[in-house]
Amino acid sequence: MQEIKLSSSMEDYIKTIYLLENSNKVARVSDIGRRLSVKKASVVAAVSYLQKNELIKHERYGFITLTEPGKEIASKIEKKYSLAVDFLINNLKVDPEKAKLEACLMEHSISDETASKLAAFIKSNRPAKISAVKKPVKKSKR
Amino acid sequence: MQEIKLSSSMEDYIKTIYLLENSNKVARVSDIGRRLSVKKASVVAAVSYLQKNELIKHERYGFITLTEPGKEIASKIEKKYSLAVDFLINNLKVDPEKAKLEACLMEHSISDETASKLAAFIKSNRPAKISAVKKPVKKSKR
DNA sequence: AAATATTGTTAGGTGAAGTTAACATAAAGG
DNA sequence: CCTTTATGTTAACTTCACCTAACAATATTT
Repeated sequence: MQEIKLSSSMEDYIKTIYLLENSNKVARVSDIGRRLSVKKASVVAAVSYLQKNELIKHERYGFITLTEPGKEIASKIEKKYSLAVDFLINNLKVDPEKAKLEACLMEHSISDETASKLAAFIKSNRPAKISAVKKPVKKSKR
Repeated sequence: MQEIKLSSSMEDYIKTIYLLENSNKVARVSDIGRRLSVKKASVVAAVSYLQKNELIKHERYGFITLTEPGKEIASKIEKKYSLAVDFLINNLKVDPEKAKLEACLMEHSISDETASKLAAFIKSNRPAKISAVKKPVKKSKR
């Protein structure tokens, strides 16, 4: 396996491509730039790096798609992000918008191992749901 | 208050100075370099930046000490680090050595607010201590 | 189809954070 | 005291991740 080590910034690019593929079917240079708030020229440089490392495919003036290894890496990062968001919101009760921003940073410092432990932790520590409207207790038949 | 926003790398420097002050009474350029595994020249650049921002005091060829604002920032970072370590080890059961390494990255992406929520969470979710040797149940006097 | 707008690329530049290498100062030992 | 060793500083260079500005290719409108 031996996945190549990406910088935070490359992780952001690959995650963004992943999200765009999953919503738009396809990722374009300017979409990526818009989402990450960077200029197209920066996207092009990143894309060329990711392509060189065979994590994406891209033909001049064409679309950008993840390769299989690229998809694997991207989905791991996405997973870390959503675990972080989940934990921050549901366990720590951080404001959802702040949680999302913070998780964007945290996603890069969570190891695969910690991610899976966090997933397990979250599952077994789900806070009890509090419904806005109290449901009447169902009476057992008698 | 309006604390200046430091990069991760500057946070590492200031935290290291804080730790050295607390163990050695004083921080020196080469100590810092050793701890962070960077060359002295890099430390000098960082020190000059932190000094410019009045977070440390440093006279040529002399010792380095944190100013009051510097101490505040440093102790917050240290606190975030140890909260992360605590959570990783005690709640997620991550291997302690790995936990420490990971917390070094995480400390930079935890907001003050989240830190205090995490502290509260940890306090109320302390896993029950499992003693290696079972203590006999203390019998109540009668 | 021509004009216009959008999108993609290239070249060249900046600042942050590191490096090496040469040199300066201070501390320690004989 | 003088020499060695450790420590601190400076200058010049590299890499990363951005940027701007000019230009090229492609899409869209009229």
